Amino acid sequence: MSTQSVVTAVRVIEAVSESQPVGLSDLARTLDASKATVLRVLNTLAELRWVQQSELAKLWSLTPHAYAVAVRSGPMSSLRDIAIGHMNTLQLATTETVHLAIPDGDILILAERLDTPHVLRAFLPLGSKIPLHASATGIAFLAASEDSFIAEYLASALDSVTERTLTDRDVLLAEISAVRARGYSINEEGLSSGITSLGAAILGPGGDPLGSVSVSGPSSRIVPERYTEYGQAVHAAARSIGRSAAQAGTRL
Amino acid sequence: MSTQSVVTAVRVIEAVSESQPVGLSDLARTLDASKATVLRVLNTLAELRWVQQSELAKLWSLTPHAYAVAVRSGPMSSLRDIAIGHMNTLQLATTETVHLAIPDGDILILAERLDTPHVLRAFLPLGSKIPLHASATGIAFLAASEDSFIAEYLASALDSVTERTLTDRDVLLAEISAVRARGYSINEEGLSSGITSLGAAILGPGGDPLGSVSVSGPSSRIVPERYTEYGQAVHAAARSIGRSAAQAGTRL
DNA sequence: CCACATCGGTTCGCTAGTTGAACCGCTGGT
DNA sequence: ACCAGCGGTTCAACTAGCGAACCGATGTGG
Repeated sequence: MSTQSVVTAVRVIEAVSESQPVGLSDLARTLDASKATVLRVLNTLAELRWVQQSELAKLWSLTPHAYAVAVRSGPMSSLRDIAIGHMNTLQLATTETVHLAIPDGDILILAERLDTPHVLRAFLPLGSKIPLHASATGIAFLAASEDSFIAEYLASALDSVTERTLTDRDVLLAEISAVRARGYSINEEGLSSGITSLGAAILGPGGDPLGSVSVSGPSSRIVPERYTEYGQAVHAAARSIGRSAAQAGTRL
Repeated sequence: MSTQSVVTAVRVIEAVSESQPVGLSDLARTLDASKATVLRVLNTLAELRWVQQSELAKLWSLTPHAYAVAVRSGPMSSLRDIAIGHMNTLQLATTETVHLAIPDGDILILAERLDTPHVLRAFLPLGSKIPLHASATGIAFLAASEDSFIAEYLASALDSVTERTLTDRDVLLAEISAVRARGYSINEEGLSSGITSLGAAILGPGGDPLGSVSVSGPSSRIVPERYTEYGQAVHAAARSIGRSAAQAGTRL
């Protein structure tokens, strides 16, 4: 409707972000805008230190400055700062990769990750968008949400990410009940083949989910015999984070 | 010079980022712009999912979506993904907080942090801007830089952060020589009182510094008797990261 | 209990910022 | 030697952004 040069600017930023070092003509094509427009925006963003151009190839990318600005994103930074200590404890206890995911609309965004020294490990870049029905964090988040939210989410398309993603609404609802009884979710290779995860939601003061934590690793190490132990560890970590957040008086 | 609505948009984003949940009039005042302008930009950014308004207080903040876009910032994400495993090893070896900092102009930006389970620990939020002369990471970075860069940096003002920050150019130059001989830097309470850090630069294929890693903790635990051990561990970690980065073919 | 200050948000006429087609010189592939 | 693609520039047409003035709601001190 309006302020369309702002729209252009943000679209440029997002387009640059998606295909990291990228050329001018490429950008103009994906944005369906004239090169002049895109270049002018890029130059302005460069002056503001949001993008930079490699001298050799003349390709554009985002700067660390852009990261520094956006990393303070409201709910994220506070919850992440609180969660990190507890995640570390969880990581030491399980020796597997620990993830913290935070909601953004009807997806989760990977906000923090603690890696393991194992050669074989789960890998997902920070900032990844994670569908609610395809991950341990997502299912744990759903299970902690109100029924109206779940119903609304189930009304949208449930795409498969792997061949083992839960896409059947009834199966998913049954799993949600199980998670509510158990306290943690289990996702066997529904997000990446070969990776099994256990997740639990972090609850705010009102019982509303603020995000979730999970433990992930190759299915060869995260075997059913360990589900109870790891699941309880994840659940305990999520509870500790929730308690710390309440003390810190986190606001949404 | 031009495209000033883009400038306004970015300034709004940065202003929101700085004072997290913030009201309209506040923003207009700090930006020295009319409320109408600021509101129009905010509404546009809200449509693009970069900002959101809390329903109760009508205060604005950045969304996780903004984080997800900017976290892929070129040099950062690739180097961070490579570094994390090595940082974890370093953290297990020292049991202290491990930092990864990446250059942005003449400062460093804190790109990643691994916390410790210790109650007493170093704390710096992600995205913090770190002056080169006031931190272990920064001095290590300077020591690995070309002399022309160092001279240029020394020409600017060296502000004190704490009362123990090195602000004397000669002392700093002497320290840089020491770091070059030693392989790692030592910073005793120059960035935060009570915190001592040891740092080392990560070198690219051409010997140019890509960033630095450091180990930080309370001066009561990081005592001179441990400098050699921790320093060598940091140096080794930085070398490993540099080697992995070269293999991965990281581009600036 | 009433002014008064300040909040978030809206209106509207003027003007300046934004736009894209056409163009430039350069480089790499055939 | 050619041509297609690149990054970047120009300029006149015009549309989109600007801010002073204004609105009702909220709340606060006398």
